[in-house]
Amino acid sequence: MPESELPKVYNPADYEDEIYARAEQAGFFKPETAQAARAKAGRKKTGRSFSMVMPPPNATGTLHIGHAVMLAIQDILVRYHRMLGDETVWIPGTDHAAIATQSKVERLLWETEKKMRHDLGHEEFLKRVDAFVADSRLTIRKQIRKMGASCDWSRECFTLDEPRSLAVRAMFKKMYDDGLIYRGSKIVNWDPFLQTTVSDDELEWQEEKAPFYFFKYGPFVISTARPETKFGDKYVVMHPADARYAEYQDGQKLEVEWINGKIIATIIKDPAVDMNFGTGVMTITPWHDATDFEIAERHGLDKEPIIDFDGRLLPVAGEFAGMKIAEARQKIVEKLAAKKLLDHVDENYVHRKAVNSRGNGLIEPQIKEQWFINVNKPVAGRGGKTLKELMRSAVSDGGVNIVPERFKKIYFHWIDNLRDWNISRQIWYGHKVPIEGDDDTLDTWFSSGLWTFSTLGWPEETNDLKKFHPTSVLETGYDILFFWVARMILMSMYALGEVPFRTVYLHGLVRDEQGRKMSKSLGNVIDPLDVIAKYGTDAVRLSLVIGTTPGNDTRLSEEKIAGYRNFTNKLWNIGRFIIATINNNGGGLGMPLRPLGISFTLADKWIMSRLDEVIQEVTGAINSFDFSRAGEILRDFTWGELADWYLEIAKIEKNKGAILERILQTLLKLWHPFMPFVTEVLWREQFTEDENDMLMLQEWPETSVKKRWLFKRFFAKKDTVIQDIQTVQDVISAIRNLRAENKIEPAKKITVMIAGHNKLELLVSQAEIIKALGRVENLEIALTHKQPPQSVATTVKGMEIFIPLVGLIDLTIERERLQKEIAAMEKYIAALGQKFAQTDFTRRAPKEIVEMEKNKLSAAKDNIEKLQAQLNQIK
RNA sequence: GGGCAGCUAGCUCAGUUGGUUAGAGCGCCACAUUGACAUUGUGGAGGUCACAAGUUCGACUCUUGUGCUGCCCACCA
Repeated sequence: MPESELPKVYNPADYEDEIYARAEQAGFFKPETAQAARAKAGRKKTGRSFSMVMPPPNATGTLHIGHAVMLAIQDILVRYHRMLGDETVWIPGTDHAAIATQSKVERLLWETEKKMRHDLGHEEFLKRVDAFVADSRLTIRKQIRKMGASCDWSRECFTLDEPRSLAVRAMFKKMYDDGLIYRGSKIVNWDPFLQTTVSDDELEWQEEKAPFYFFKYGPFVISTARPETKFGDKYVVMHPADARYAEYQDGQKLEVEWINGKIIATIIKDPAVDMNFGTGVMTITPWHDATDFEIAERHGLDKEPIIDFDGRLLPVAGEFAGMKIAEARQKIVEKLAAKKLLDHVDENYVHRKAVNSRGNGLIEPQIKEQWFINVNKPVAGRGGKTLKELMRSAVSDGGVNIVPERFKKIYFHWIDNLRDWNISRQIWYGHKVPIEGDDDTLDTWFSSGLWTFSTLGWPEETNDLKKFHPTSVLETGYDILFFWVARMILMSMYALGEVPFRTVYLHGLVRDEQGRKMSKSLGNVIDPLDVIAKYGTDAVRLSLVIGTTPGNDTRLSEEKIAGYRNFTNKLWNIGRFIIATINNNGGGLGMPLRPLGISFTLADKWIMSRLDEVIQEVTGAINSFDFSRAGEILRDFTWGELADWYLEIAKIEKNKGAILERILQTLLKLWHPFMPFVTEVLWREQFTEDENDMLMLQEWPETSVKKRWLFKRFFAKKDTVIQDIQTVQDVISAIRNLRAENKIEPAKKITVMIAGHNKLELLVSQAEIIKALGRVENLEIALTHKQPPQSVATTVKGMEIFIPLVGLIDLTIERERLQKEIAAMEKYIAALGQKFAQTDFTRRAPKEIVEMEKNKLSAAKDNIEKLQAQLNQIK
């Protein structure tokens, strides 16, 4: 017997890098080369294309486990479609992530050199950022490779590289020319810390308990959590329908005593005021509050800045001018209290403050001249639809399918609330606004919004763009739906008049085993590289895919990864065993499955039928984006059916080389998208002699039902075959159970007598298997058997099984066991009896159901009789 | 304030149109080690399917309500 050279334990580190490098160097991740290699080998081609862009990780450092999830899922799709014969491309890249990257480099600069970016100056600072980014990208590339991602590196992109910059400039110009981009002074979210504006979506709202002050303002009492903004408050607003203030007229003026003396206040009536909140009266600060800004716009009111862009009070604050907000607040309250204008304070008030999600700066709304994209202006050449309407129709018309579907609703709701998009930033790192004399940079999402087509060469009309756009699937986390997915739809619908992708698949967040977010401060972070080093890439991928559902968060523990490491090793050993068996059978490549004279056993027919079903189910599951189910089906088949049963049977029924070869080939292909490394190693070991061919280029398995000769041989009586093998398995389990319950040592040789009744023929034909797997020395199968006096017994599907154990039975144990079985059976019969007691059941339920239940009942009754008889034997 | 998701074995989760004695993995208990694999095998214990009402011959599954848990959205000064 030729000894396999494969070691007993699979060690991923021995193969992974080498396998990946081989595929990459051969160009197999490129659609052109892969297609050519497949064509040369005469493999199938669908004529379709399959394309994906990789969501570009931020160039801020390293990948986390969330990136690993997306890479695993995307690689499954890509490898599957490549094997199907689609012209498949997956474009990798990184995102310059303007704000995130700049603030990271600023922090490093401060930590290492105690310098601010202004100390370096514009040019030098950007050099530092570029160096940092270049370094990050090297790390990221390495990590993506470690995950086994079969992306086309020859097409790698960066949101800030030259071709993408060209696309950004072209898009800006196009939108500017179409009047969609305009410059305007509007209220924006200002981060005084990072000294830049940020978009609405980048705000994070944090709850905070803060004192809520009620001040006397002329005849009114107004309330605020921000006294420091109140200097310029010369408008007092109430709801037009508020009966309490009916005596006051819109536009009426009155003199009130305020922080720095008397001012003239104007009454404004506006429905934006909530009558049930506070006193129903408020003063407004249009320069520093979005709602107030809108009221002021409606009524044409004056707007005046109170706080500057560094967060200090302006001269309007009089004696408080120059103070920081936090410092001024308390002093202003004290002054108002001294002037007897403080009515009362609510110390338990909870409100929400806006912080910049990138960098945590406290947001100060300001009016500032900025660049905006108008989402409500009809677009020429797009049927007069607005950008909002274009975004909506992309999804509502079915052009873009979202998995899971419930996110459609969330998406629409977001569009409904969408305001003009502020695209200019005051940070240094990023695409410069392509307008002479303007120093602002563009929101990073402006460039990533172009990602599906800027990566394919737009604005040039490239072949890639024609062939691969719209892309097939966009796989990403649901947390990025608005930031990115929506903006890609906007850009693509506008610029190309087509959707950017056909399907959006949204995965959930990876949390720790207690459901907490992973964070460095909690110390619960699982680093993909660490666990890959420990358990192998294949195991990590499986643990991130199986047991997860789209749109839902998942919990990951190291134990789970270890579990899939075990499975990887199981598959490895299945492969070793089958390879050894094939070679022992004198087999090699493509052993014939239909030599004359070979007859196939029940087990053969069963495993081939099941394999065929598995092909169908797995393919179906992947096509419907149910990767978890696909993986589970494969795992259960591989471990629970193939390894636990068929391979054990194969040790008894010899000469299975041809079937085993076929099974292993199919199994490796099916598993390959999920675990690219271990499958590739096994494939190379047995199935290819060509150094330049790989499993990843093989054809995806198809169901064999259509092949006539296979059908006749294996599948013709599939249902019966599957039922029969189940019966045999039940008998074996029952024997094992009897042995275990009665503490019969596994090594002990026993005699087993089976009263087969209507299963007699089946049992006789499978006697060798029952003997071997049940560890039976002497098997006596007959139509009926009288129970031997000193024996243990049980029943299975109407058959009776006896194990004579002269002098060895512990009657107490055996009695208890039988009584337990009888009790369970009685309960079952009672439950069934209930059904029939309700006369409506037999009348209303479908006939086949009633028939089924009747059969169950009679089988159960038969069963209990036999058990009872067995019990009586030993009483 | 509006919306969405989850609640099934100690833990992590399956359960596709209502009819299975409700399943898997991990963990736990017992037993087994020269024959592919101890990263293994065999057997076992373990569940009022969050709660309540309703529809139905029949509900883990459908409807309504309640309770927790989490997330998203919203201009409450």
